[in-house]
Amino acid sequence: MARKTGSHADITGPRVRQAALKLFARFGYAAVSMRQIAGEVGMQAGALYTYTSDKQALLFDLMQGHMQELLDAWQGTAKPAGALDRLEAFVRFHIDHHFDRPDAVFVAYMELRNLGPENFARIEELRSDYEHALQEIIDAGLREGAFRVEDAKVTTLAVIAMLTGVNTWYRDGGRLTRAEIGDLYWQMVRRSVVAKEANVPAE
Amino acid sequence: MARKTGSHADITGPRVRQAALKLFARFGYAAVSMRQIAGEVGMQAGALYTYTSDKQALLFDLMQGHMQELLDAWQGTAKPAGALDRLEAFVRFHIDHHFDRPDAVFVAYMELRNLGPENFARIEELRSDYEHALQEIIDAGLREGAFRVEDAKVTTLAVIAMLTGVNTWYRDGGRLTRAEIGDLYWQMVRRSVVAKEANVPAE
DNA sequence: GTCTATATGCTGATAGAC
DNA sequence: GTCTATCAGCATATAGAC
Repeated sequence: MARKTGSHADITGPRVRQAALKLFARFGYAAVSMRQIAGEVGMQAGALYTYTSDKQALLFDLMQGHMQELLDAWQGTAKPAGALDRLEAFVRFHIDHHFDRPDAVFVAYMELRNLGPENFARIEELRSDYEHALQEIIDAGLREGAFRVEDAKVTTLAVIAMLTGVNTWYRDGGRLTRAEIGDLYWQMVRRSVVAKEANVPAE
Repeated sequence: MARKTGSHADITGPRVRQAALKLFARFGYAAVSMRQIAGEVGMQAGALYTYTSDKQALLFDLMQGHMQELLDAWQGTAKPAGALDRLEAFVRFHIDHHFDRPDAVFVAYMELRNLGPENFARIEELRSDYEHALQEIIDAGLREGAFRVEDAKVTTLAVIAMLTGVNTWYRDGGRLTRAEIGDLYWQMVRRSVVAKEANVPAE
């Protein structure tokens, strides 16, 4: 705290993004003004342009950062050998990761239509990469004979939609713990793709 | 066509709502101006206020109309006696109904945060009624011993999230027919809630 | 029922002082 | 790096002519 002004770029930039994320999630990108974001940080609107070229870039950076973090986090997760175990790892990873960033998940999902064409294409590419990670697990399970799935692509999208849905209702301090919710979703996913009940160990 | 002006209230009102629905779905409520809506209908912005008290009421009417139509349509659907058959009826009804109204589904889902507190509460009430319809089927299946479900509430929300997800990827003329997609989702739902494989007839 | 005209206020973004 | 001041434009909603 040697200086009272200047050289706060390292922390002010993240604070701007954090404020924008919070407000975009709450009220929507189009409904939030640059003045609101500045007010949330405690600065004037003009100063925001030191940290972002414009409002659109702010949204894109948030969404791209979220998707990249999601992909990196999954890549950094231990992958068991069998497809069934790998599917379980994916389900639990997805739910835990989404529990921890409800605002980013919400914005990445709801504000796609507010991206320019190029930015939209980039985010869709990252989203497709993530879906592909799940589909590869399902394909592997089919090759192993562990899964019984009629359409791997539809199953992939259905599972992700189901899992991401937890964020619409989960609140901290609710009836169920995170671990319990993870167990419930994993059971539903497992039963819908596993080939035979005999393959499923008792819980 | 006896008159060139006047007495078109019966058709102009619906046209305004249809234009608003289309634009809200495409660009979002906050990003769409009354001028845009008027332009889509082919009138001036001021004339819209003959059909709606303000922009918020236009959004609320669309969302309430959608939710009410959804509930009425489900109530008007034949209900088989057994819980398993009733669940199948629900799954196929939900997918078919949502296929036919992608814009309304999208708006009812994405624009909740743009409703005022009272309007929001009303829409949430209708949504809760719909979720309850599914939960009653799951509860019945548990009583009959046909289902194996650890948490009826979470299962209800998970199934609805999974089913509603079709609208994010389905496009007319795609790889799969609507009937095929209905079959795929019904298999996934059935396997995740049914008590024993023995209860499931071969397809 | 629809038009034109208008009120009142907010928008994103920039310029230049400090 | 942040401020104040400002530009040019668009927002919702209303008033009154036809």
